[in-house]
Amino acid sequence: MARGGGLSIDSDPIGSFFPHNPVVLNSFPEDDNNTIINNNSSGQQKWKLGPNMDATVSRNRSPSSSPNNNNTSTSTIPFQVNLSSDNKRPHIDEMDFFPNKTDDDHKNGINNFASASTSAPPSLDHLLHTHDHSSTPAMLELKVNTGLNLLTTNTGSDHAMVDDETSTNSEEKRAKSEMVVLQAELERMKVENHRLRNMLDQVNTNYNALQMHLVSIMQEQKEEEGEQQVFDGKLDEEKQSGNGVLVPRQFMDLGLASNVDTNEPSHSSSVGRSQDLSKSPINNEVASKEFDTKKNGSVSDEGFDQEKKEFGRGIEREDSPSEGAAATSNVPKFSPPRNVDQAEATMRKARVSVRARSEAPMITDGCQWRKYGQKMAKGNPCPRAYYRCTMAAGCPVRKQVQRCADDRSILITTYEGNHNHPLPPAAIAMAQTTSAAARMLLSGSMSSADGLMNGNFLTRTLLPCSSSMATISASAPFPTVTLDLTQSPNPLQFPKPPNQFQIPFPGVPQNFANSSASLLPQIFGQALYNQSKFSGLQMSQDADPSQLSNQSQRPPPHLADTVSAATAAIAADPNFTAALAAAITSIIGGAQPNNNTSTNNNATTSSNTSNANVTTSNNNK
DNA sequence: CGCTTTTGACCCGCGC
DNA sequence: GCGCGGGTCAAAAGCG
Repeated sequence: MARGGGLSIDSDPIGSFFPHNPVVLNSFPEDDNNTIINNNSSGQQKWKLGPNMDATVSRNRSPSSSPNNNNTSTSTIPFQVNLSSDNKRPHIDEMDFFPNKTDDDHKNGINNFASASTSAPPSLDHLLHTHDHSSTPAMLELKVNTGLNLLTTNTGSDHAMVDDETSTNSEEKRAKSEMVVLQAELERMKVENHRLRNMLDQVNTNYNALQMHLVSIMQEQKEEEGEQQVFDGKLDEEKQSGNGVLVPRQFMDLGLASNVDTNEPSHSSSVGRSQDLSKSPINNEVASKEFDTKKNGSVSDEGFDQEKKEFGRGIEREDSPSEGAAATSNVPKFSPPRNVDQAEATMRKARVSVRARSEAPMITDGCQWRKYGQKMAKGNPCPRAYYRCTMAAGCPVRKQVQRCADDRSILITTYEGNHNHPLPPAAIAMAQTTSAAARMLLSGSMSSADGLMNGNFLTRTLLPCSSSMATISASAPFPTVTLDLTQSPNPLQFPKPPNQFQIPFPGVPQNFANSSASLLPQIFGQALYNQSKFSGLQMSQDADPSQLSNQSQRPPPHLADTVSAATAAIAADPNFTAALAAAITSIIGGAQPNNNTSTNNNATTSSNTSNANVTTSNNNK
């Protein structure tokens, strides 16, 4: 093959990222429904979709129930979706996981459910907000069908008794009554939506207040410890408890984990640390505590330097002076101990792998990526493509894209690192998901026992009914959280759909899965992120893009696990979950097939995500 | 002309 | 020490 020239795709089963050459979907001339056809010279990539899509759709359906039957059930999350849009199957370039649209998208007239709130990140608040705008045909269809089914039961017998001459009038009356019922239902849902939003706002307010309070306490305690350590250099935990501030192990681990962001100035000079203190006091708290506890006075940033060299050279240049200052600092309490470096290395290696069924060559995560390599990986006939984030110079985030060897319709995207720059709204959700997942994973990576515990914790809290899906993989070279969005719902495994966060989407066609599946990681990521940073409910705060950018750039204080149990309870709360389900229902119902094209040249996605599984593989070397 | 992709070469860690 | 595999680099070349 000729070298260079970005369109040589003959041997690229992954599907290279062709920003200006949208992938087109064609029919299926052969039986191998996973074959990727790269035989066109125009740079377009043709994928076989139909058999796979149909199989997936049918697999997601209850084998003994029609969509209407599903729709009559209120105990599941049945989505009566518009199946008539297959002819409008969008072109696929990337699988759009987080289809938050930018203003450009609005200007382009992109019709997307997420476009209702362009500046808001994906959150429950966002979803609920979108709900207000979701009086789309699909959603109405959902409601209409529900109403019909409800009414048909009663009116059917009535209809059988009336005379044929009066049937027309009867039907009209029935239609009117249905309309009234539907309108009432719509109003009721609006009120409920409003109520939920108000609840969210209130919880957000409470959370913010609590966060501020905790941060101030942490700072005060930090100062006190600093004074004490100068003299005796030792701090026992009873003293901390005496101050009414518990610093559990989770805090320590998460704080360390947050340093995966190579732009995090936690290894810089004391000045930088003091600046950082206001935003991430826990890290310093942890660092100083660990230092004091273990009396590890060694100052070794070499490992960290090496990590940053590997991750981003621009950052290395920027941080090197401050690191040098740190290395020669006379304030040992701020110097990261050796185990902190180990944690850094571990965190850097932490990965979040997203498995999704997608015909697109790459999922849309809102970031801009540049391919810098491609290799054939052992055991997989599909090459592995390496991308790095190009939204900011020196951004350490990289991702690998590879198709699953067993099922090439599954796209495996593995993220590594945290962004060191503000993220566009469309990228926040994925960044949150990956960073939070990595953080949570590594929060238990310090010990195998914790790893197992946290693996269960992750799934137990996030996916209350899916803990059985969480496995500890020994094959992964790095601690990896796998978000499996490909598996079909197992009715035996999920006996109580309304009470679980794992949400099957029966009968969601490919084009609708485009939007509905996109919601999953959105919600999933939001939940995961919120789990990680405690609130699970700070949606409106998240709705501020600038804050989100800051958050992504500098992870917030990890209040997460102090109240993780509470969060888990919230997540497991049927009411909360029902609210989520309602929001999702509205979104799914309101989702429109779209031909969206995001600002980073990402086109429509298509995924038959049916649920989200979490697999943690914690195989520290 | 600048950006991007391609792809062979290179580096590094690990196991034997 | 050697080979293997994963990951990265960077020159070459295409595209808009």
